[in-house]
Amino acid sequence: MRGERTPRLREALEDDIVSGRLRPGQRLDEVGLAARFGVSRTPIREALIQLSASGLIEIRPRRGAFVVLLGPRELLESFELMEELEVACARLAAQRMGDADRAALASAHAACGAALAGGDVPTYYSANAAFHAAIHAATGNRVIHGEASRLQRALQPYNRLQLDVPRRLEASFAEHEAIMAALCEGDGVGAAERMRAHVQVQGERFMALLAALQAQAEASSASAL
Amino acid sequence: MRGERTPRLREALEDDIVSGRLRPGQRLDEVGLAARFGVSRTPIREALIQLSASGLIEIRPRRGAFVVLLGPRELLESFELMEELEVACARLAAQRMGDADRAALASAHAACGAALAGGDVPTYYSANAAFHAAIHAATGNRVIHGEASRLQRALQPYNRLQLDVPRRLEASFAEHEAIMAALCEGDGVGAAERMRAHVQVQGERFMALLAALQAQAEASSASAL
DNA sequence: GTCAATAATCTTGTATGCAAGATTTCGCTG
DNA sequence: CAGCGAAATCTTGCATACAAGATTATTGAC
Repeated sequence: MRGERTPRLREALEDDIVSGRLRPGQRLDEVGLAARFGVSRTPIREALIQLSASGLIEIRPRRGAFVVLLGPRELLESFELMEELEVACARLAAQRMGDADRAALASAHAACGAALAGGDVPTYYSANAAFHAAIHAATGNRVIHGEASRLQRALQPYNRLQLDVPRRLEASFAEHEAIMAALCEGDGVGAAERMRAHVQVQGERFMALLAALQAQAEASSASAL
Repeated sequence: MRGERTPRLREALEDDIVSGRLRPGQRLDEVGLAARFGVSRTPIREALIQLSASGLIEIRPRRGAFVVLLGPRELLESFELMEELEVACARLAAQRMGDADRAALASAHAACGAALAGGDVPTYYSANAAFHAAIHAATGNRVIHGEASRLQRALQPYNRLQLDVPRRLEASFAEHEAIMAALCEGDGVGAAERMRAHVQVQGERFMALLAALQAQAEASSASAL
């Protein structure tokens, strides 16, 4: 039949992982996936290798492919890299963004505002992702944009774990507004500073949640002994 | 012996590309590689997919795999990302490096000095790479370390194109010394600033060389008409 | 009844075969 | 002789086959 099944498979599996239909830690069976998509194991394997390279799954030799379950350390380290990339993007975008970039950013910000007003948390998360993606794109640097997007996707499954702290979304939206203001003024240093504070809050909140979950898990496993 | 051929193939091909035995733009024939390594096309294909994901080769559908030949724009963008990663590594390393990291850094710096004293330019380049790798490792962040190393490898083939400007190596060595001093004092801001200046000089020199080569190529192709 | 060793089974890793798209070559026309 | 087109050839993309390591089940001993 017509070529190019592997990219389609890769996108479908990537979507399954990022959207959460496939849970972290879950095993991906080659023959099962082949049957599900109606293809042979070969393109499935090639798609899995690509997903492994982008960090969404891990292939253990002779054991199979597993949706990546980042440990606390790797999560912390990944968030730290994300922080550095976001800060760099903010600084570069402030120096270089054009009218189209400003319009796209304003549009994404407006979508965040609409989601916030409607109290729609899932929509806010995706609009938030679009806001940051708009900044990545506004750097005009496709390599940096690609890396930032890839890491954002790899961390996406963990974002959904975040608790909805009452006033956090409002604060996040206000921070976005301050970042956008600095960006549009061409204030690279200001945009970078505000971006770092913004993502650090997210990261710290996330790690606190993680620590709580871990303590809970340890307590339950200890009580099970 | 039976299992795990793909990783070995990937490493061999990666070494061929990074070392320059395979030139940018060159096509990689699956059957030829299979014959050369004494395996079938299957593990070759899987190794090529992995190399494609790490940015060393590009796979064009139905056309084959080619050693990546970055254009001026992509090179500039990649150097810009490298700059941001190096700066972030310097700042983080200054805050966190331990005695072992300091020793490794000093050792790499000494190797640079020895290569410089001996006038051995290729050795200086590899010692320089080790110096920067020591800083990446000293961040204590494996994710960032991995990304920085990957990008460094992807850009390695282009470093060898650099001209040997008379006093550049001495200046580079002096900059390393200043960076190392800031790192050992725990001066994150100073280390970051010096690192940015250091890699910017390299990047600018490289782009100037690239522009010269490009002008030369256009002139020769124009004269050929 | 539990543990361990071994056999049965399952899954991955690699090889091979085949079809479709890309490339090259050869022939035809102007 | 140059330019265009079609057929032959080559290469990739996918399917299938098979072997070796991993997992599970079974059986035997204590």
